[in-house]
Amino acid sequence: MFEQNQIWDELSLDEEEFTPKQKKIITAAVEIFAEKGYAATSTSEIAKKAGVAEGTIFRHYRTKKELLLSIVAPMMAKMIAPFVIKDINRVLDKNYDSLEDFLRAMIKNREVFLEKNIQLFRILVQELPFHQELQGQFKEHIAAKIYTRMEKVVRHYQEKGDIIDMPPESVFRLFLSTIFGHLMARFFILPPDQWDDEKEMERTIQFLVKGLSPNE
Amino acid sequence: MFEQNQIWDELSLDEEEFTPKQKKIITAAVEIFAEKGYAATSTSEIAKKAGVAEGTIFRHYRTKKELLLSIVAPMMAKMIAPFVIKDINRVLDKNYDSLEDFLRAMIKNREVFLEKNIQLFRILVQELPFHQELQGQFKEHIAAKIYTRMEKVVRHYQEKGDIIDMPPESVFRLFLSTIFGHLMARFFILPPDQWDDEKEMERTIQFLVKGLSPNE
Amino acid sequence: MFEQNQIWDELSLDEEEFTPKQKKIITAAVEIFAEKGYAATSTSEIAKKAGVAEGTIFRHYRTKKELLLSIVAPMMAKMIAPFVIKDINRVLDKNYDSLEDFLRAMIKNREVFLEKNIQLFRILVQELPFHQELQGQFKEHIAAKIYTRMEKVVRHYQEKGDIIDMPPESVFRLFLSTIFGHLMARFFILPPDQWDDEKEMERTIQFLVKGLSPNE
Amino acid sequence: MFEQNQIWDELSLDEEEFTPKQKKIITAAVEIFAEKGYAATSTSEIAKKAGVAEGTIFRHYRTKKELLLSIVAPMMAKMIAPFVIKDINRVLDKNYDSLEDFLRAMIKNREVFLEKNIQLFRILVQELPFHQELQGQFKEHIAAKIYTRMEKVVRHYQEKGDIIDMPPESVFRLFLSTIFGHLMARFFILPPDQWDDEKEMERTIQFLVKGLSPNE
DNA sequence: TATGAATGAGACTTCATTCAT
DNA sequence: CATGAATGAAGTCTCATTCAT
Repeated sequence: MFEQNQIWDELSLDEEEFTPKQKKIITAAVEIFAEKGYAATSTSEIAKKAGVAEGTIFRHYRTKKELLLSIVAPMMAKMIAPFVIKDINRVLDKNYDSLEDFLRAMIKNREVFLEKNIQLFRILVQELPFHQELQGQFKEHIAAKIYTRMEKVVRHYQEKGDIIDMPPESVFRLFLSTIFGHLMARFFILPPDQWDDEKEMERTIQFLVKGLSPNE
Repeated sequence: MFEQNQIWDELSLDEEEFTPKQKKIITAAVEIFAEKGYAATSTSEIAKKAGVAEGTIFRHYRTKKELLLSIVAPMMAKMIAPFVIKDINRVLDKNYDSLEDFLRAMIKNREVFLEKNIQLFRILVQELPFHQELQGQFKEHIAAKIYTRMEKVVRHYQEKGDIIDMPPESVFRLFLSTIFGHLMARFFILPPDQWDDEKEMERTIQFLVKGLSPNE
Repeated sequence: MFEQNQIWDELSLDEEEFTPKQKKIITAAVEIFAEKGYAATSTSEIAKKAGVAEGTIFRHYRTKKELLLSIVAPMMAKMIAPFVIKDINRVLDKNYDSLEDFLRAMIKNREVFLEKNIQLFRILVQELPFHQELQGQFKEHIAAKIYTRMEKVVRHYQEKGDIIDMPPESVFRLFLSTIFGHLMARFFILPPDQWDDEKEMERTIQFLVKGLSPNE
Repeated sequence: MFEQNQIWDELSLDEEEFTPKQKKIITAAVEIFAEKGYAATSTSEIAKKAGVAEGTIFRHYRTKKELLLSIVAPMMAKMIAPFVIKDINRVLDKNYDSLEDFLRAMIKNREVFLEKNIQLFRILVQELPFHQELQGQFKEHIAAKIYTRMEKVVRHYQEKGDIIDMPPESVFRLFLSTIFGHLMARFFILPPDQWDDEKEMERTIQFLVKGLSPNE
């Protein structure tokens, strides 16, 4: 259903061209980084799995770290994509009449995204604590940009009376925790046969809707 | 307020004795593992920070990995402590009349625990994806034991009508996500001056109580 | 008379190619292993003597032991060479009419061989007791193959009436002891000026011929 | 039949006293040295097998090498014992009328000796090539002393007409090779069930007697 | 562009030896 | 006498990176 090489959808910033060798390198690196972590992965291992000479890696990436960044950075860009919709206000007005619909759309969208990029996501989450560069990019791209957009959304639904009167950052935090927990359970923790996605998604949404609803 | 060496409360399984050098090794290791991750930490760095010869580390721990495990394993034991309360039923009956009170007590308790063990907790969370041994211990100790206890609690409050009728594991998941998100925000993400603990805790509790409450 | 680098005649199994650095590594290793023994030789010492970086050794040989085996194993193959003569029967019929001639040819041949390979031989003899892999190879290649051939020879001369009627393995043992002792004295024990090779060889041969001759 | 701790017969130079710990150290060292070789044996391994603390070894022996020497040196003294018989001339005249009887007695005697000291003998043979001190002692004690005595014996039997007219050192060499080969086969090479000691001994003796006999 | 041999710093680990107890 | 924690030099081996081909 999802083709193997759709990593490229996420990694290529649309302009860049990759040689076949380079693609093999990235594919191999993503796989091993995800499994063993950046620090525990050797370039020779990547080269072997990619079927290229060790030197070839360094022809494309000056250092091992540059390889990591070249993998993770575009991932971040893609993560914020759905929030960068030009006119999010209009979107809100028209498309998602209710908070519930909005949440459902949002979660489904990110699930699809993650399904295509579990390994990349793993790497991001696992390496974030160890690399300042990543943290910087993360704060700048993800945290700041997403938060800015989400604040609008939150206020929108607060004005509509769907969300309790509470600082938007707290709403955001509770919202993020719930979504993140949902996705972790789905992708990393629970075996697929113990996870009924439709039902769990509804539970998550109801939990959020009720948890954030105004008192009374 | 919190003494430096209370790591020992957690690590020593009450019986073991540590030589002074050994304590210095563990203290140093905890600090660097937490900061840079296990794989990126060298034993020579640990030795230097601990002020001992590198060989001394290997007199106490046969391998670097054994050092890691000796640090993380007891941590897990301590994490489940509050759930191993002998008579959790009675506790529920008497002490925590309302779900709200129970949640408040639980969160506060884990906050205090984490405040004393942020570094250890960091190491656990960061290394869990990379070490099968840890995953095994984690599943066995934390997941299984905590879940068993929590299921009772959930059913208790479901019978009381405080929690919606939903599979206990889903309640548990939503509950964990929220708590985990709360603690992450508190300890790792938000700068202390942007965090009003009293208020955020209340928000988290209200969110949980409402989110899990029965419909209508 | 014998060039330095004829080790290659023995080591290379005719197909393999060695880089110049690899040759230097082997040359150095042979020298030091022979002098100090495998266990007492450090890879850094080999690297220094070979004029290469220590890492280079491990690019060609995964472990120090692999280096040892790569040195000793081909040596064994060469040791059995003269016994693998296709048609040893015809050789016996035609070339070596008398046991004496056969012995003389054999000893001389092995002397020449050893003269070219004293160091390799030393290593083999010195390390054999300590390495199961070597013992295995030794039994398989040397012991079994040589013995099989020699048994024919022994029976041949027994039928001719030159060797006493005795189990071939006992003849073989006495024969080997004498040759081995001869070679040890010649190469390892006695200083060259105390050793008149022509005369000693004749003594050894006469000793063998008479010692193995039928009674009466 | 032979008690375990008869090493002491050989090691103690009759005067020395050994504490129980010291005995355990030596017993352990002998065992491991024989199996793995001196260089590949660690003092910690010895200590563990001996059931003493590592420091204890160095209380008795300043260095690891001193331990080795203290084990091997007395062994050499014992090896020459039968040759130091005060009045070897008289022995020759009376006890051993024939060369054959002399050889039989000698071989049997050394067999008994070796049977009690295989491990010590192994260590001696294995370590001799690597330690100058041992070589020095060996030349001085064994080679020189034994040879001096044996020369007398050889000349005695040459005068009697039992041994061919040949430089005594050559006789000695052939004699030693044969005996050494016999003992090696018996103790290190052949499995006991393939070795009929009585018969092999006779074969060895006949081989020697005939091999060394005068022509015609 | 791609290779892979070579590097040398540094990783983890072992070891003989010392010394306070 | 005996211990065993401590040492630091040295051991084997890995690694990211370079460079001639």
